[in-house]
Amino acid sequence: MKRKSFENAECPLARSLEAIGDTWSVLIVRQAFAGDRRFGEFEKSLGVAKNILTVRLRKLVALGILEQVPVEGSAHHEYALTEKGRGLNLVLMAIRQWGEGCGGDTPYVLVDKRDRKPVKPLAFHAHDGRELAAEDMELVPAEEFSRAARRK
Amino acid sequence: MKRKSFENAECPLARSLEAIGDTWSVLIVRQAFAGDRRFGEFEKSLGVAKNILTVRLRKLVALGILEQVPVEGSAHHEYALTEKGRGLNLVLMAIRQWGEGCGGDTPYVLVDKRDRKPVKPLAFHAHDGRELAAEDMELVPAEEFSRAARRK
DNA sequence: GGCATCGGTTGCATCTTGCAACTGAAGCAA
DNA sequence: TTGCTTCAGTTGCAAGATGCAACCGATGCC
Repeated sequence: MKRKSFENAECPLARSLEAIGDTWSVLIVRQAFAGDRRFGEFEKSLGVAKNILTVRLRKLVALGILEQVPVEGSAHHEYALTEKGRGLNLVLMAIRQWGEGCGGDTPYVLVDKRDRKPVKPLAFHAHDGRELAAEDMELVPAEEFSRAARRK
Repeated sequence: MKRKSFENAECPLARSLEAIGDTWSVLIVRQAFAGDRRFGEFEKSLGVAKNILTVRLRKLVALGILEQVPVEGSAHHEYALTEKGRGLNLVLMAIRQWGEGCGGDTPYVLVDKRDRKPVKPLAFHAHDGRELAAEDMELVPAEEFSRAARRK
């Protein structure tokens, strides 16, 4: 049977999974951040089958995560991250951070380009800057929140 | 052919995708955060087929993201997030935040339980607290970083 | 022109996914 | 106790997804 689709789910998480709930798509985006731009580069760096890569690249382009850009002086084109695609950096890093947290080695460190010092681990912060744990937060429906905000 | 496995990949991102590079697994974890604990609860809230759910739950338990806990006074058991599983909160929220950023409505708001104010969006921060954009950071091999750190 | 490379397409074989039907163990009501 | 229902799966099947290898046409390059 056809795989279930969540592109019209009300939950933004489920909708996003339509785009990145697929291993190859995530790895393609990772490689795009790493500098890959050509079909052949993705193929070689990921070891992915050409047909799969074709389908994934098209999907990522259709979703506005990658875009095809013509290469001057060549009939071939390249794939570049869009603004939306670059927004996935945070997601990728969050996953990486989680993966490092649970055992395994830490082969890479994310550093500040300016002073070469490691970047702070991702964490939630309240409006006043306090760091928040998962138990300190709650996901509330938007309309309920705006009602509460109006009441005060 | 069998799906390619990345459980032994050197990249923590790729390894993590082995666990969460699957739509149902992510949604199951989401529901676990939302309070689902029983097989039937996950089935109903997600509309997932029983056989798929069985396999996913077993995988998540094997990976140490969920654990089966016996229910006193009953022969049935429940599934609960482990410490490792709760660590996925940040990842899920990062994905949600990205999904909200790119069009679509924003049905939920993450609020601080203490003062009911919305939590700041996730972002990277340098060691001194400055907020960092993706372009301000770089992923460097750990040994190269420690070499650079030693040099200074 | 001749040959290699790039960027795919096509054809299988095998896995995975989804639905539905079935099962066996609890739980419960009369 | 019997019968009915719910829970938590298991099994069988149809169809879609994935992976490999072979093929192909349009560049690129000597």
